[in-house]
This record gives sequence, C-alpha cells and structure tokens, in this order.
Amino acid sequence: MKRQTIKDVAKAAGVSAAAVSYAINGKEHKVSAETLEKIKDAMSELNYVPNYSARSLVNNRSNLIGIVIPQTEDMNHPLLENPFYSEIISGIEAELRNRGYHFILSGVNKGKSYLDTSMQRNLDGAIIMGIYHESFYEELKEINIPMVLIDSYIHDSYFRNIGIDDEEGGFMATRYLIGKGHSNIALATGMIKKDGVVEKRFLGYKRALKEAKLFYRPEFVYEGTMSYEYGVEAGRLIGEKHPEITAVFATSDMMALGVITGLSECGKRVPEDVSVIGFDDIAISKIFIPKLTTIKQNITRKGIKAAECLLDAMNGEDAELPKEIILPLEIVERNSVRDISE
Amino acid sequence: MKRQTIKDVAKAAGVSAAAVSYAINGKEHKVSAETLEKIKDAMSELNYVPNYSARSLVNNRSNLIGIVIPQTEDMNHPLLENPFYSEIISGIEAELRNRGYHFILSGVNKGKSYLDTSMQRNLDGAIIMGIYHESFYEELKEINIPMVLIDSYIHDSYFRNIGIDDEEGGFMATRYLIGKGHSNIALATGMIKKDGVVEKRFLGYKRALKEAKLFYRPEFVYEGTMSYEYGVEAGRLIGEKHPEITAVFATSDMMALGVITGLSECGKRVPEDVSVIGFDDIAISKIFIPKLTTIKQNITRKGIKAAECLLDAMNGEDAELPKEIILPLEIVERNSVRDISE
DNA sequence: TTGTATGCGTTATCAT
DNA sequence: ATGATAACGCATACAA
Repeated sequence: MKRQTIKDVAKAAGVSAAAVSYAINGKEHKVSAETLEKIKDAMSELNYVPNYSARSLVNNRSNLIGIVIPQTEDMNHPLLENPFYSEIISGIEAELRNRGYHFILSGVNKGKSYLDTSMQRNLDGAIIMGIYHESFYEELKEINIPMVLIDSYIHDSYFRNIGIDDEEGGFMATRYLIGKGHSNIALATGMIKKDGVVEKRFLGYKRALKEAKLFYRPEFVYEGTMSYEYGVEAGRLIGEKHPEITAVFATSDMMALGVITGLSECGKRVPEDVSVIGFDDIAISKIFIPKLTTIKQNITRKGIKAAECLLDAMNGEDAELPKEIILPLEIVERNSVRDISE
Repeated sequence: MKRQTIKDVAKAAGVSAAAVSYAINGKEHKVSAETLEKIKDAMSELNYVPNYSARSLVNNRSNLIGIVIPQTEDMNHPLLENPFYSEIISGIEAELRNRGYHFILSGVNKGKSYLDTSMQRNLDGAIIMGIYHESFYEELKEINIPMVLIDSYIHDSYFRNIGIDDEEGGFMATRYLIGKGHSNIALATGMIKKDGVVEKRFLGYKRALKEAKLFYRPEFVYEGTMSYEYGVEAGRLIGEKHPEITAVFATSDMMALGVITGLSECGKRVPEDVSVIGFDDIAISKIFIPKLTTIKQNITRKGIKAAECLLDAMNGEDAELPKEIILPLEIVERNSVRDISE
C-alpha cells in the first residue's frame, strides 16, 4: 500500500495541496466550507495519515518527547524492572497519549551524552529521572529544549522540577514509629549523597529523633545500595546483632521488603518482633505479606504531573506557573508496624 | 545553538554536501582519504548530529520500531505496572539500543487502530504483545512492515512468532505437584480462551492429571481475570470451602501471589497447608515470602530474542531462519511447595 | 478563498 | 573522486 500524501488528497479532492494543509492544521478559516468538506471526504477515502518526519523537518517540532531513566549497574538494562520507574512511566505515557505525543525511552549510556538522541530525533522536550553527575545536567542544558527533572534537588532555572518533600517524608515515617512506642529505630538506606533524595529522608529521620529527644545513633544506620538485596543484608545484620532495635525505617519500599526478608531469615517476625516502614508505596507493597506500612507518594500521578508540566512548558504556557511542584505525601497504615506503647 | 547541517559540515570542510553524506554512510570508497579526514574533523568540530527526520523522509526508514502492549481495563494506563511487560521491554530496549534503534511504546487504544501511529512515524517494524481480536491482526497486516508477535498462537506467515511451549509448561507444573504427592490439585487461572496461552497451560494441566490417572475435576478450576486480585479471591474460595485441595497451580506468578494471600487470609499457610506453584518467574517471585516455586521463562531474554528476530526480519536476513522461536522452560524450586508423599 | 513556490536536511542520481 | 541537483512530504509566505 503506497503511502498517501497530501498531494494525493489534493488531487482526489480537486484542490491544491496548500488547501489540504490548511484543512489539516485547523486553519479552516482559510478554506471555504465546501472545499473543506471535499477535502475531508478525500482524506478518509484515501486513509490519509500525515508523515511526522516531513512535518518535523519544516516545523522543527517532532511531537516526540524523551524520557531518561538510569541503567542497572551492569550498564546493560534500563531500570524498568524497578517498579517505581515503570509506574511513573505508565503515568507519563497516559498523559502524553491524551495530548497526542509519543515518547522515546532511553537508559542513559555511560559517557555518551543524551545530546545525540535528542538532536537526531528533534525532541520537543524531555523528562529526566535519576541522579547524575553535575556535568550531565550541563550537557542537558545545551540541548536547549524544555525539560523536567523528577526527584532531583538540582535547582536551575533551566529545569522544571517535580518531586516530593523527602525530608518531611522521612520525618513522618520516623515520627510514626515513635508514636507507636519505638525508640530504638534503625535506618536502612541507599547511599546518602549530598542533595539526594536519600539524604533528605535521612535528615527527616534525624529531625524526628531529635524532636522526640531520642539520641541519633550512627550504628543504627545501615547504608548500602538502594536495593532489595542490600535490604536483605541490613535485615540480617539487625536480626542477628541488634535485638534492641524494635523498628526500622527503610528509605524505599524495595529495601523495606528486603529488610523484612532478612529479618525473617533470622527468625524475627514482622511486625511481631520488629516493625518496618517503607517509602514510596509501589504496587507490590500492598501485595507483600505482611502488607507494608509506608509513606505513600502517588507515583502514577507524579508521572502525569511531570508530563503536564513539560507540555505546558513546551507551549510556553507556564510563564506564571511555578517552576517547582511538590506532590503530597501520606502515610498508609498496613500490617508491618506494631504498636508497642503500653 | 543552531542545528548544524550536512551543508555546514561541507562548507567547513571545503567539500560538497554529497561528499559528507558519503562519509557518513560508510561509502568511504567514494571519497579520498584526505577529504574523509577533513570531513571527520569538521563533523566533530561542529558537533554534527544527523537529522533522522530528514533521513526518514528520503529513505523511508525511520530507525524506529513500535512496541505494543495491552492497556489496563480502565483503558487509561498501559500495562507497564505488570512486571512481566516491564521486564520484557527492558530486554527489548537493551537489544534495540545496541543496534542503534529507538522505540515507541504504545498502549493500544480501544477501537483506534495502530495504523495511524505506524504511518505517522514511519515505523520500520513492530513487536506486539497481548491478545487481541482477529480484526486487530488483520489491520496490522495492512501496515506492511515486519512484525513479531510475542506469546501469540496466531499463525500467519506475515508474522514472526516468539513464545514458549505453554502446554508443556502447564504439564511440568502439574506433574511436579503430583510428584510431590499431591492429587487434589486446583487450577487458578485467567480466562481460558481458545488458542490463548492460558488455554494451553490449562491443557497441560489436564494432560498431567490424565497421565497420572487422576480425575480432572471441573470444580477445582478457578477461572477469572488473570490478576493478583482474582488470585486472592480464588485463594479464599479454596481456603474456605475446599480443605481437600492440597495444591494449586496458578497460571501466572501474579495470580499465584494472590492465591497465597487469599489462602493466608483464611489461616492456611503456604506451603505447610497448601502448596502453590506459579508460572513466569517474574522478579517479585524470589522476593515474596514464601519464595515462589514456579515455571521459569527467561523474560528478559525473550525480549532480547524478539528484538533480534525483528531486526533480522527487517534486514531480510531471516529467509532461512525459522519463523517461530520457542524458548525453553525450566522449573525453579523455591519454598511454596511441600512434599507430602511419604 | 485558492494556488504557486520555496525550503526544511538528507540521500541518490547523474554529470563532470 | 567530486559536486550539482532532484526528490522525499509538508507548511507557509506570497501572489492571484
């Protein structure tokens, strides 16, 4: 089936190609009602579909946006296995599709910048997830298209930001545990890097401790990779060597799940022996046994918001809109925390 | 930063645009060594990046491939939350990136065909997941680009297929349970549709029963939606009303997880009271407590294979290759099945 | 209101 | 070996 072009439609309708173009692009005021009719008939007759490549060439607009996510450590797969990313992309996809956009998903290649992909495809905008070196953001800026950063504490007028109040979240989680009578509270977490989400959550943990006049005990923080696997390790360590610990705040749900597993491997039961609270509320958390008590952020909604924000920026409709959106957090009580206050 | 074109490079190198094009496209035999040198210098000097839209226009090749996955029932989000799809896409992405392709992911819109997206973007090929109405495949064929179907029992010379032996998988699972001394084995499954993967697994279940001279008992099959939620329901039903059932084969891991939850809600423990085996081996299955015994298919590898297969077809290099690839299955023993044979 | 002509960046044909 | 030029499909400035 040979591709039908605007010219074919024009010929079929007995008008010029320009008229067809007008009709397609909503400039109907430039076309009389009857020619418009003929054109529409011809279009559906021939099953005309516009060629976005051609359009992109003349408009410098591709209707394509880029989504960047981190890679796994072996640098081979994108982190799509991480439920957090798949949920958020799910949200982005939905919003983008509603607005007539497509997207290209890339796991960032070590070294190679994103500039190539962006230029090749003439991307109209991009959504960036994950934390990278300073230099990566500098490169991003050179691309010179609207971009929104998700969960980043990089503040630069070039980027729009969308995130949550991580410090407050860490505070909420810890205070909740304290409210349930716990005072020896461990922290299981990924690497605490300056200005990363993890550091903020850690800071919130410390603030809650302080507010409750509890000592912050460095030996209670288990810092490793932000992964299920390290969670297991932390859980084991706690289960074996620290019977005085009655609760742990894990800075992500995946890690919390690991902690529970590690704990149970040493015969500790959750929440009977040790309480665990997570962060994120990924889909598995309500499936796991015990169902996980956690700090919920609406992940899908975050994706939708990010897409909205980007689209607004692309249309220049965000002049008076805030450059930064903070989504609400909420604690969801399930079965992994026990009240030990008498 | 204004876009650098092939002409800019040509000017900088003091040659013609055609020469640059030759240099880029590996037709170096058409260019002398020294001009080639000049061109390369100019390219890196100017940070030249080719415009794929322009290329697509003249070549009719976009270097873009389409991935189609089903939507959730509310028709709003793509099924990316389903770990099976995210894992497989992860595999596809990796292979595609290695070969210099990008992809566009679409949740299929009810009614609207895929033809539009495909034509708009000039897709070079597509990978289709999920089961659709006959008519959808007919439409697909009109697009007339290479396509591979994942886990479909549609056999049509137009499509390449990639899948597993679902019947055998169902057989393996059931026989395994029988080998562990179980004879009252329930089946928890999604809708059994003619020629769907689920039906095949169901058939394998019946075959194993028959081979072991066990009666097939229709009241032992719980058929609903292929979801965690229905798994919970099935688990409850079994736990409450059928104490004679000692094992259940769930036709997907997500469902198996639900069954375990439902069972435990009625005070039944897995595997002490009831054994459960799943199908797929998604990532969560080794995380869940108890760790799930299941029929493993290497999901990521499936994605990689699908991409390989498609790329071969696109390059016409698959003339002598089989149109259908069946990936191996393997049983992985974890902690959700108990041996009750004496 | 309608149509003609030009250019977007690239590849390919055809001279030179 | 090299370069001028047409063509890809579309949008738009401009002329009619």
